[in-house]
Amino acid sequence: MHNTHQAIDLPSLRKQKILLLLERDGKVTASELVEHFAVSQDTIRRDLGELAAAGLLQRVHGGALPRPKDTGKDFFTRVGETNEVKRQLARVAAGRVEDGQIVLFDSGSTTLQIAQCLPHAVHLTVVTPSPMIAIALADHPHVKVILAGGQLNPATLSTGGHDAVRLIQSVKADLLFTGVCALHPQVGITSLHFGEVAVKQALLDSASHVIAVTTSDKLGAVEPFVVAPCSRIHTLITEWDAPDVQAYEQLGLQVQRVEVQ
Amino acid sequence: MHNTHQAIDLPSLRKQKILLLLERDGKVTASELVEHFAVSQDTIRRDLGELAAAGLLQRVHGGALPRPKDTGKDFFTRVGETNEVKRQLARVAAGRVEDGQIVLFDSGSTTLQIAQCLPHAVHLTVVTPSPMIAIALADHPHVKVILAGGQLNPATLSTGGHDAVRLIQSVKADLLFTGVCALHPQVGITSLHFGEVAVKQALLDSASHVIAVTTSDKLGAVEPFVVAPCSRIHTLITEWDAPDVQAYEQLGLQVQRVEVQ
DNA sequence: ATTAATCTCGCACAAACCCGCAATAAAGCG
DNA sequence: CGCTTTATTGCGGGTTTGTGCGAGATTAAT
Repeated sequence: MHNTHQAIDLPSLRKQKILLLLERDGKVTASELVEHFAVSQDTIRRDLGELAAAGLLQRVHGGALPRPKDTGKDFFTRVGETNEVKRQLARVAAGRVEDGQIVLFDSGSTTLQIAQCLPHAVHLTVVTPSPMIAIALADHPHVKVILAGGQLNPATLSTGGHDAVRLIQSVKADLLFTGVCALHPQVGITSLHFGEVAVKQALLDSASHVIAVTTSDKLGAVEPFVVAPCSRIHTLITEWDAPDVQAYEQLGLQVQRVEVQ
Repeated sequence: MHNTHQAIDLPSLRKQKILLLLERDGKVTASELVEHFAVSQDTIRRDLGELAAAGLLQRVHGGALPRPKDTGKDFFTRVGETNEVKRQLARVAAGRVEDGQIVLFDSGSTTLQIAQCLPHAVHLTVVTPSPMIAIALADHPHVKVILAGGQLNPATLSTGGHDAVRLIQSVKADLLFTGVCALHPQVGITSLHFGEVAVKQALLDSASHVIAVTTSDKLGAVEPFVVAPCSRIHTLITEWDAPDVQAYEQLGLQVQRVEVQ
């Protein structure tokens, strides 16, 4: 289908679409936009200029490039305590999703970061017990959010109980993102909260691929309640300087170490 | 059949149709509306201006775009945006709860305010389809929060669907707080979103006492989808200068008007 | 260095906008 | 019934915004 010569009568809508094209393709050229919207070069240049002035993109000769800081103004700036390390890991993890997948999100600050790093172009169905993540993804244009119900655990901000487990069990997901708070080669995944265990186990059971994301300080730690052995994790995304990585690789995990700037 | 040049006499009806057109097409232009309704440009401009002032759409040069989804708005900054009137009403409503009760909270900015005004001393069990309210009450020392699961409606930030309805139906609550967005003596409670209707009806069915809280501008308004007749509301808390209060009292509602200073 | 594409700047025109005013009609009231 | 009040609408101003055009400067590539 030909999108060229598409009639746009609202200037602000045109600018909005320019941003969408930029997000989809990673770059836009002025001449390409001129043909696409059937307007003069000056109009496109003015649009790009204003968008750049608003800080929504970076202007370059011949077109524009995305502004990498884009997703930074999202919700929960009060959770801005999250350091740059977690953010980097989350960005890498978010790149693992593929269009059309059904994805589980465990609760946690790390997984919340992943949700906020999801590309705006991808179409997903997300199932999560975390109201935080549900809200964070509510404005995503192409993500359908399904929230597991049940009693809310104030400490973890995650729902639990029989209802939540049953809903998660009724899902056959392609992917699970979990941010383990303690991972030990022999003991496995452990948690500080007993109420979380059942939900986490249900999440692990319902996903055909499990991605755990964690900072290196959580590796080798042990908490009171055991969730599952390490072998249930397929991919572990962690920092470059993570210790004892071989122990996990020998258990069959694919370990991806991320270079933090 | 030709829709063009159709005669529209009720201004409010025309504004409703503008909203429907906007929802259908994702945009409306002023000139297009002028032709569609056969009125002058000024009339359309006034309509769009009032709709924008009411927050129902975003006004742009040449027409209007759908209300920008609450992107970038932090959870707590949004709370700060609510005016003092709503806060006063919420404070009054929050005083209605009694220790040990099971309370339902509908979704909405007004009910969120009520949740935040709850006295810290009271012991409650709260059931709600709104993740926002769930999070807001998570740090309350004596409130047990149960969140209804299901698909999240991005516009209302409320879960819906069969799961949510079933969980709500399984509760026998003492109290329901609902912030109606449109209440009309004859038409009853109406909503802008079809997906909300089933959940709202389930909430009404599960509570033995219903308290509706609304600013006076919502009284007399009508939205496309009917939820229930006014008689389902037991107590209506609204502003002092609310119009047509007798109409609601004659229907058996207890109306509490709050003096806003 | 030369060429072509792109950018900047000023200008003109049309469309859209804002404001105040008057005409019309519906609703309220003595 | 007649009057006022209010709401809605259309019209004429003057203003702002968006757009396209052309001249000259700048940039990137041959």
